[in-house]
Amino acid sequence: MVFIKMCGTLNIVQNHQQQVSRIMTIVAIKNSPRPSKAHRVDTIVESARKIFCSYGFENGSIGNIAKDAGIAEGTIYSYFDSKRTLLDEVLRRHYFALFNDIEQTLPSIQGPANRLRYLIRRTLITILDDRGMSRLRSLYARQADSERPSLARDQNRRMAGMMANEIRAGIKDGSFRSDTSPNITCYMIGGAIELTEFSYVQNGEVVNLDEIAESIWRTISGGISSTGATKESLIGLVERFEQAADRLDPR
Amino acid sequence: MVFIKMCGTLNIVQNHQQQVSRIMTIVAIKNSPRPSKAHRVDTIVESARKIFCSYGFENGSIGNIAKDAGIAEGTIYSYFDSKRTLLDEVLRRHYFALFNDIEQTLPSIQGPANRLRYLIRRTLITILDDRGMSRLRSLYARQADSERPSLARDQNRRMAGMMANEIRAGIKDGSFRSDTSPNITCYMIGGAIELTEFSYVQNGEVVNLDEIAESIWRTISGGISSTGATKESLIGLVERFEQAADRLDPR
DNA sequence: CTATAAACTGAACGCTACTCATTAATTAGA
DNA sequence: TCTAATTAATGAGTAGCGTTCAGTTTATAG
Repeated sequence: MVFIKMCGTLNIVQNHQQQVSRIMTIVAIKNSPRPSKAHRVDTIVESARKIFCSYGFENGSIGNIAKDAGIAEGTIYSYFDSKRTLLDEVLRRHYFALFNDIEQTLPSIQGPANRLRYLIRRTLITILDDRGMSRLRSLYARQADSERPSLARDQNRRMAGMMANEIRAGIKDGSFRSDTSPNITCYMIGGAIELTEFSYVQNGEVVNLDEIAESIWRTISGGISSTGATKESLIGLVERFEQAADRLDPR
Repeated sequence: MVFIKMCGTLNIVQNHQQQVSRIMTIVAIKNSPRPSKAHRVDTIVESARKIFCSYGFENGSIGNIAKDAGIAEGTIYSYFDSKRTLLDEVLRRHYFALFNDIEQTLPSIQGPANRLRYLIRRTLITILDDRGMSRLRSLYARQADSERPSLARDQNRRMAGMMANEIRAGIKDGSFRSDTSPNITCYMIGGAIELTEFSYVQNGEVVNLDEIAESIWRTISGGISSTGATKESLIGLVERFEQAADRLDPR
């Protein structure tokens, strides 16, 4: 109470004079008694992230989040409709970076195949980067209620949309087989990534990113690529060819 | 109270005399005041299934389940440790049929490829058969606490184990490429099935079972099969070459 | 028929998401 | 600069739910 009043004074000082030292100003802004709406939301979301990651969604209480953020429980409800929408915002912010990064990087990569490979790798990187957040996503993002469509659904759609684009592009330019189903192929890639995530979340075992990404790609590629013959099989064919040639010309 | 006492009487009658009509006996057994443990568990699980499917796991209360089963809330807790373990049992019973059916049918199918195809189809059938149950599984089966490992983990492992067996068998008998990763391939098949399930749960749109099963299989097969379409055309060419060689040198 | 064990009950408990009347801080107008 | 009106924050209170347990009822054994 007293502290807040003091800060209020500092804030006025900062507004009316420029002689105030820079540190003083920062302190004043940081401890402002009524931080801007955006800053308050940031505080709440950050506290929610901490609490949810530490205790899980169900065991992490609004009370704990409010205490961590240094505000009253009721305040949270003037910014978020429910505990669930707060979780959604935590997850949305975390995956916002992923989607943005992808959408900026993708155009600079040449060819649908390479872009697909990038999508797989980039998503896995985000997952393996933060196990706590992956845990939240993998366990709770799917749930929704009538008012609020599930976040997972939106995120899946967005990712699937980007993958499907590449697959269709690949079919068009001839690098993928024309009987490939973009939809199912997305499900296979996305599903493999999700199960890798779930396994990582559950077991926590160290996962070899490159190995998994390459394995997913190799399987998909061999399946949808129109140039599917392996080196070994071609070697076998050439050997048969050479044997036939030997019969014609036994030397 | 009165009703139960009456039934108790009927029960005694049934125990001491054989003249009681068959229908009478059945009624007596059915309404017995203290049904067998197994029967009581069945009642509880069935009520839980109904309530959870109607209201979802979070909104379906133990109170409602008890009311539906015609017993007190406390009774449920003498059979189940918690609401979660009750959900687990509901799900376990539903998927018990699937796993049993698979394990009995699988040996009668010839070849790893056909067995894999069957696994995909059979799982999809169970999913599309009961949307309510799929909803429960897809949204809540993953969650676990320290005491109770998640059901999804066990089920995933079991299914993945069966798939991996077939893939390894296929690699051994030469029908699948030797550089196939059984693990990742399982993730791709299982993940595609899970995302199909989630999409079905969310959108409820009619799903073409055969189309999806075939699409998954075609993509995987083209990827891990050592007899790809492109290679087949090469084999054809070499065979023509060998035939030409035979004509030149008929031995 | 009695004593013991087992099953069942539902009121009570503790916890938590969420609300709302009240209070504090800010802004707008004169 | 002071006041009125508006906006933000508070936290005690509410409702609902999972879970417990002392007491009761029913079954069983001797």
